[in-house]
Amino acid sequence: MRLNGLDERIVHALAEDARRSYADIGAEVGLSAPAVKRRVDRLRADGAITGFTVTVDPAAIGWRTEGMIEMFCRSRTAPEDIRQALARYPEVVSASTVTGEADAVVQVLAADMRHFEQVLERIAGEPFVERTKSVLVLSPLLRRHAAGPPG
Amino acid sequence: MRLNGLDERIVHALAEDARRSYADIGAEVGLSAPAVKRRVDRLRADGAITGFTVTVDPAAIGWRTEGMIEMFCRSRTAPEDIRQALARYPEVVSASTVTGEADAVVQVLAADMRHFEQVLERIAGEPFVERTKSVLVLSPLLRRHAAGPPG
DNA sequence: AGTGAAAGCCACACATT
DNA sequence: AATGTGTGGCTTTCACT
Repeated sequence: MRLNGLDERIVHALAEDARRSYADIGAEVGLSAPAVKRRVDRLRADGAITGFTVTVDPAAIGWRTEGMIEMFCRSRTAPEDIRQALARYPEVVSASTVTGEADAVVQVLAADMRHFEQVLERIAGEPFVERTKSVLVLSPLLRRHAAGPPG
Repeated sequence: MRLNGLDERIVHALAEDARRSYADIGAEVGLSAPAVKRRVDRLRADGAITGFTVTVDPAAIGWRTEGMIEMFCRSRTAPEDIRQALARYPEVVSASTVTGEADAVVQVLAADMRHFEQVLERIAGEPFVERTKSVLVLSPLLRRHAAGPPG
């Protein structure tokens, strides 16, 4: 499916503040409130919009250590097995199977180094994991939004 | 700062659906609507909540190719320079400076391989970039939410 | 943190182009 | 097919307890 200009502007307005009123957005894009709502409903029904969420600053709640773990798995490990295992970690923010040497890349958010290390060790201890390689995030430069499969 | 149990439950409710009414959330956590709003306002003021956004399924709008680009920069390149350069790319979802060999890791979302390649070439052509190394995402396994600096 | 009132917003039906 | 108008009902917001 394809978004037209109006849909894009509505999504953009919601991306900046998902709690803005439809009337408010309508005033910006030149539509009435019901018209905006209808388009949002359609975008949700079509799967273009997957939901509305709050964005939390991890640092503000004491989660100050971020890192990425590359996972090297046993051959013939199913992506679904990896997903199920990682879904149990609240510290895992995102995970994807990738091309290249590693099988998957996992983004982890932890309170501190000690916490990060614990998560790393637990992930490294998963039965299908052969070895891991991890890097720490020094400073997050940009962070935008897009959602694939529900977490 | 630290969230107490009530705040956590409110944030959790908003994380699932940021457009839920305060009355609805209040019924779930055992608070009146104004009480919920007051807590949310305080969390925003404290910086724990950075905003409310819509989550978009890139695949549904025709962006089907995702990848990560490791950037190797010239020495003494400031993180802020990297941030400013990358902020101009709508295809850049997130970017961080990291420990290890690479200086920064950039997550990119593109329509297709051709588009991804164009972005890669443009990023590789930035004056402070010496070389890049990229991996493609095969399948996104998990995607949760947290926001650091505004994009 | 709760209550009550006023303002504003949402969601639906129906009419319009 | 998509948008605008109008109305009832709910939500938000504010002052006060």
